[in-house]
Amino acid sequence: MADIARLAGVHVSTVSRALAGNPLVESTQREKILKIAQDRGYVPNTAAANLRLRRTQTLSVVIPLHHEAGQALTDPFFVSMLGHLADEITQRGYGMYLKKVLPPATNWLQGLVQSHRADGVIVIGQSTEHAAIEAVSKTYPPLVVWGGHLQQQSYCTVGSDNVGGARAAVEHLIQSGRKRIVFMGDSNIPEMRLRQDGYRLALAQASRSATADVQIPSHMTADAAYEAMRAYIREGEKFDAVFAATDVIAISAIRALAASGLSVPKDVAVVGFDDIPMSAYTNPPLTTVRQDLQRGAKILVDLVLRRIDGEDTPSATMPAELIVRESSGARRK
Amino acid sequence: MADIARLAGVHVSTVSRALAGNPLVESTQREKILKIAQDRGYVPNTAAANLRLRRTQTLSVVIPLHHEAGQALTDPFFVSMLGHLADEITQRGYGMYLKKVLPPATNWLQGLVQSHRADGVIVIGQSTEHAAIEAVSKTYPPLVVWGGHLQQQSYCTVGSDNVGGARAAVEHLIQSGRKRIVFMGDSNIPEMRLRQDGYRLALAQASRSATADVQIPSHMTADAAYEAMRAYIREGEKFDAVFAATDVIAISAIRALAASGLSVPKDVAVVGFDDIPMSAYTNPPLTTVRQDLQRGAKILVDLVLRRIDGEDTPSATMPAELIVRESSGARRK
DNA sequence: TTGAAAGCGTTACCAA
DNA sequence: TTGGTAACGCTTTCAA
Repeated sequence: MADIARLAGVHVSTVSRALAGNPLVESTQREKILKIAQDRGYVPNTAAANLRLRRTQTLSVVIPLHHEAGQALTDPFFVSMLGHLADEITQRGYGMYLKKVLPPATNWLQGLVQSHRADGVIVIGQSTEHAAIEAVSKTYPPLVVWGGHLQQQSYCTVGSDNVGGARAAVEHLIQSGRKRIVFMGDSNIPEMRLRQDGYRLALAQASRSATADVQIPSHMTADAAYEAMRAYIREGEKFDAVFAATDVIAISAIRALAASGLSVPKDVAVVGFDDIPMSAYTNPPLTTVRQDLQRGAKILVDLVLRRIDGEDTPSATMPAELIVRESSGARRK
Repeated sequence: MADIARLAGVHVSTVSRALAGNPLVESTQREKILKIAQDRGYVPNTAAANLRLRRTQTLSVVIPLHHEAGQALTDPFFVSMLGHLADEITQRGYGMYLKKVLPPATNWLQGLVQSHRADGVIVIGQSTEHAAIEAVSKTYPPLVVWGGHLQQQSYCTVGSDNVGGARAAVEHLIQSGRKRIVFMGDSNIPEMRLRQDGYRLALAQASRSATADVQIPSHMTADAAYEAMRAYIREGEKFDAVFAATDVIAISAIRALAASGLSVPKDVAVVGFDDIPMSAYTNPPLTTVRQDLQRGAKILVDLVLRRIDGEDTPSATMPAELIVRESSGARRK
């Protein structure tokens, strides 16, 4: 900026004003300065401006993968969410700072916040980090979390109606005449836990004994789910349906069932959760519960920005819609 | 940091040294300072440190979408690449600043570079921005581009062997007895252009008249490709195979063919390019040319970092492997 | 081993 | 309308 000032024969403060569009600078002067800056491709140093302005025009997006180190950022769910967030954040004139947090990191969120890298933080998925998030949110308002809305929580979440969506999925299986419905998922992850709750609710309402159903704790990776399903089949348990807490798990289950010589949906019906793009193309196409991630991303960004402005926004829950395809064995509507 | 210094009863410079692990500070002193910082969850303000150190420990990832405004960051190819880049960049101890650039932006790259937001820049896809990239690269070394390697270019690219991969794909179609092979893609995008070159090469080598083949200029969005294919079918042209420049186009083409009552692969064989995750699950599963994005991401990051260190790295081309599935009508090997 | 002070490149306040 | 100057929060050189 000092260069530009010298070339234009004015003081740096005038250059700063001109570049910021401050109407005080005389128009001829402004034109001249802008032209020089333009020609030299000059753009103010953001680090310096950030320091002075105490804002960054950037939002951090964090993905904690505490529960499963091997889970790469290639997981279709995360990756779709990221794409939508990038779209939305860009559109609002902000930049996006992406951070993946691995297991042993202590103080990961506190550290990110204190580094002042961004004006606000979006956390995708609580993972097993509920406590850490809760703690930070007490003193740092511009924080919004994609995930399950828990009873005791005081931070702001955006998420789908996990209980209701899961319930609809399991009711669909029950109505299709399935008798022994297995849940696959990891109850330690809040969102999955809520889906499990929905599953149990649906069974209870149908006066179905929960004993007829079996839990398969599963990590979120495709391979872990595949192995878990195969092992479960090998144990010789009888079941005719699977409700998986995510599509990635469901798709792995389908693979495992096929590999074990079981037909989907004839022998075993499968329903997932998420409606990742791939789900429409699996064989057979996957019945699942759709989360509207584009809308979710929009709400997430909207809420952080409002929180940056000092507003105290409540959590938001979006409806989750059952999408009936062929893997659940029902006739398409 | 002033707070910490006051609490510890030392000067800020000592705190700075302690936090930076400078061995000069006396160990008891250091422990004390670190403990106070720990307790208060203190982390240095990055903007200030960056300003002073003239580096950011951040890499920018830019996605120019000049050629197709509607193309969201939800495109499976971009999104997979992003995931891998996030993994790789995080692993190297850097942060990732993600920027999506839309059509009218002039000087987008120059601006990003000058803003000093990151220590290096990775551009995903040249789009129609070859000239802009070329210009900036002259004066800004730590810039690496994912895309096609062009003759006249002086910047550093990483990409697959587009010509070779496309050629293998088309040869596969020829060997399967297909006679009239249509190329779908947009020749204005360097990578697609190279794939088209490979397509032509394969035809030429088989002494096939290029007149028997037809170009369908297509934007990259799924819908545009779908419409283009439907329109082409309506024109009544005869063809028995499609080589699409991307899987997204190929999958749309399959949908369009099915909607027009044509069977894949019986009536028309389809081959794509990219091997996005979804391709293994389409109906029928898509024959395509695989790009190893994980390895690509690794190389991209590796090269930028070496360039940040002042090295002048050459471009890298990775082999592209034909994956034969069912959409091309050949028997699986 | 620690303290003092300069400086990174901006922006904003106060004077002129 | 413009110029000078302080301040943003840190790191590092130089002195002590």
